Amino acid sequence: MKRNQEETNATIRKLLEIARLHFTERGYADTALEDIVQEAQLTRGALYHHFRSKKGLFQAVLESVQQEVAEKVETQAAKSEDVWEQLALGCRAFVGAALEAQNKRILLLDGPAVLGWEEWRRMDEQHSMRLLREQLQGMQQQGQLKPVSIEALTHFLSGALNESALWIAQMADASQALEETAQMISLLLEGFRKPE
Amino acid sequence: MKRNQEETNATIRKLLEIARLHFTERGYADTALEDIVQEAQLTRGALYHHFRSKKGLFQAVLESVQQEVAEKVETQAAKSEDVWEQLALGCRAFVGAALEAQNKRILLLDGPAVLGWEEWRRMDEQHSMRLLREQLQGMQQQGQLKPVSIEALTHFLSGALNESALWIAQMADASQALEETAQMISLLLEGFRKPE
DNA sequence: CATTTTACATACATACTGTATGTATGTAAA
DNA sequence: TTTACATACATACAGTATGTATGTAAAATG
Repeated sequence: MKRNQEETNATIRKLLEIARLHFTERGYADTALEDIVQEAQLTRGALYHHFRSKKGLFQAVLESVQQEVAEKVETQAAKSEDVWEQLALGCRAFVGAALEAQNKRILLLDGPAVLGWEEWRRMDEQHSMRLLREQLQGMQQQGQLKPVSIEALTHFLSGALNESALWIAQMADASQALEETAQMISLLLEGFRKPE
Repeated sequence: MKRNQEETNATIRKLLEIARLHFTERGYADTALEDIVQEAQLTRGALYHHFRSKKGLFQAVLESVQQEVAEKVETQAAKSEDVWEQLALGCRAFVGAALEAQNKRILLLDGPAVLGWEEWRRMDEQHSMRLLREQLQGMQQQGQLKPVSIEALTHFLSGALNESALWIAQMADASQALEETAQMISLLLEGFRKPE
């Protein structure tokens, strides 16, 4: 029973949406494809028609989550003209976005484990990490950053932000933890600021 | 056929040893318990007698890996008297240990995903992270560190080191990447050093 | 209008975890 | 020395999950 283009897209979107909920709430390993398709009033045949495998489905979900987060980071960072403030705003936005809607599980825990670090990193590269690297590169070109390996610093900061997000997420007073982290990041960045 | 204490311990050690190899090489999800026990010339009954579940086995393996790494970090850090140098040495030792023997997969990828972040963090707490926190606390008490949340800084640094280790691990020239990171960490720590 | 393609459903093969049960052996107390 | 029980496994099986092969109805295509 062939559907038209719009119906097909709706099917895919529905599967992605429901899958995202299951992955966030139960995690990748404890999510059964059967449950997803039942909720979507479909069968596993439909799912396997649109996605190569369980991993393929997860990867598609991860991609959309990453896109969402990256957009928020970019929007927030753009609110300032000062490169240092942009960086701080971006970091803060990233941590905030990773927290909300419990994106952290897909983004930071199952992501690397399910797809493998290389694949996960490749995807992250095209979203949040790209923004971070470009920002740092720009700052160094403008002579505002001490001479340090941009690659090393990008990974270092990225990892720090990821773990910070996970830490903040489970703190009773998350907003205070976020404040402490933001303040600390400002202090840290001072170490890299090139004196005029 | 009851064995004596020593034989029993040997069985457990053998299972742990083989399991560790499988987890490092194939990852948690792609490791079949059946393969492990066959290699140990046992059956799954034996494994389930000594370990509660697949997760239980993994947790036991993770614990031993963490212990190994923590010992190396402690040994290295103790080689200096200066607290700042201790910190730098410790960071470097951690990254090095996470790399070698491909510990990274158990330690940093499957660890958090399989056991959940809270449980993983609780375990890490008692090993590498404890060292890091104590070091930072000591430094702050000695007035060598700017007034910043130790908790926030500990998590931030820990995450940064973890991601750096994963990054370095897959670089063609790992030793150079390690150098760049070490150099960057020194620079970064400057930002936190309290002026005399 | 005939044919092909698409979007699914259905049925089944395969694989793996976990559990229930059986059994031989060691140990401690009666 | 017998008895009672715990321990260390083996064996068999149940349950559940992914993935694959095949069937089918309807839209698209020529």
